[in-house]
Amino acid sequence: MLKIYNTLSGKKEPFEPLVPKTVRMYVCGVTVYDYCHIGHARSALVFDMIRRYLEYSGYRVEFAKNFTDVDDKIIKRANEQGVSCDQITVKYIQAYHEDMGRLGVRPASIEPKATEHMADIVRLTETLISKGLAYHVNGDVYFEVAKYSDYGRLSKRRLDDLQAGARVEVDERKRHPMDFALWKSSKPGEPAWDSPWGPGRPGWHIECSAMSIRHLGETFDIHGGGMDLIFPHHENEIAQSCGATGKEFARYWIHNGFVQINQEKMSKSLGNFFTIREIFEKSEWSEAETGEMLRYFLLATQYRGPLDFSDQSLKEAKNAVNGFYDLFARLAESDGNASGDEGLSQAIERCRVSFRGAMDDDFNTPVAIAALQGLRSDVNKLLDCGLSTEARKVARGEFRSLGNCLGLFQLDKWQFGPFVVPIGPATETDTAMPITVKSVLADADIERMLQERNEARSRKDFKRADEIRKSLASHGIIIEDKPDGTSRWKR
RNA sequence: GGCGCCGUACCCAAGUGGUAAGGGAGCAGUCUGCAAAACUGCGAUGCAGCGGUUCGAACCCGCUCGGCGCCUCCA
Repeated sequence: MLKIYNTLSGKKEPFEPLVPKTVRMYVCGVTVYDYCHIGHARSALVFDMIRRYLEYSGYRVEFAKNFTDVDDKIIKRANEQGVSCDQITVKYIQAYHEDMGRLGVRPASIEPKATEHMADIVRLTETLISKGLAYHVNGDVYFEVAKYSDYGRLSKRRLDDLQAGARVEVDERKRHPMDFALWKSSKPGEPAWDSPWGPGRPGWHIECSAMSIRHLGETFDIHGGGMDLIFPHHENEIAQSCGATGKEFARYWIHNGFVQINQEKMSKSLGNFFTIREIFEKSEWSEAETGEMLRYFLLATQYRGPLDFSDQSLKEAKNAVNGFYDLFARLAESDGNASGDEGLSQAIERCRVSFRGAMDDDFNTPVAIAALQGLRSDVNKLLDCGLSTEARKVARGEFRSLGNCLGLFQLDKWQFGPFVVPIGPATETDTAMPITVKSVLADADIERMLQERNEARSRKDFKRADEIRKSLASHGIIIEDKPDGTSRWKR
């Protein structure tokens, strides 16, 4: 039985979707005015993992993740660069897909944009006005917080408390300082849409209410995002949506913790962030390996806790993943022995039970990973006894199947060693397509050298054998000799 | 001022009342011509500190220390 920590109740609750076997989930995506950093990556990855595990558990998942493509920051960025807002949003939506794709984050089943839902937004705002929950002032429309008695139930705040520390509000047209904009009249030159209140654009919170209701219905199962969205964004979404429909909005609220640098929140304003593409560009490993390493790193901590980002942690994640692919390399070989076969199904069952137990307990990925590490250890031992080709396939398949929930262990080939930094001054083409020393050695060359080395070994010419080992090592190739006299190699 | 989070071995990280998972790194051993991988063993009498509740606490309560988040755009 899956249990999920619900921010709304502050407790872990048994998860039961409204419609059996179907989960409807909405996650707040990003405002598209810049490249994503690791914090965005964590959030995207956490909900990707949740989606994957729900699917593994037999649910059909209707997963909506929005792009905020109307916003002050977008307008500002467009003005700075002298381009249209569209040019900005198109560019960064594409960049989002590229970056997340490299991380193995699957696209959501629906990726709505605010600009494509203006009719829904206007209609929702009209409903709120007609119900007396919102008011119109000079082309702006505000939600009247005092009219929604449950305001603060998600973030556990009372309106009185909020006022105490709140910055002085300059806008005296508001009836309460915490009233927030549903619709903002546009200034000349800003993107604008027609409305009953004149040309304008939606406030930030209303789009998510409109789009989630449109695509998932008035009441749906899961709503998620980063911790920082709890207030005011999600609090306001609840007020708007429940106010308009009179029904419960999202039933389970899930929020992921921050990525930190030296114990501090990674954020644009602090300037202490690393973009996803920056990590890939600086990585000494291949794109596929870097993606998997990052994934492993980001899922090695439970999603609600803080996660400190550092080169060392990344390196440790890489080493940990290497261990799995070492095993997969052994599993891809064969010997005639099958004495370990009968222990395999038990080991797999043991792993499955603890993997599912962990994931069912509020998506405890670190414990789930520990279960996979247990299987890795068990299979290595069984391999020492001998496993049939069939059993090896079964074992590899299990890693693929469980690993798929985390987006791990799907690669056929894993390259180990670091890429060698290109020699000489970097050029445009160098950064786009790094030429590495190790890639100069073709597989066929390596095989040829290995064969020569093994011939040398068989005639006990270890001096020659070690020369070849050393030569390959200088290209980043590591040789492992097997008991049968042949060798495997890895980069 | 209000609401909330974090502090577990060299590092990462589970555990939230029954006597400290797992990984990485390190060290030792087995195996190996050497090496690598794998396997085996070693590693917190203690979970920031101090009190309290309890037969029993890392886990509950109180206080203290250190770090951080939200209350303004923020994953």
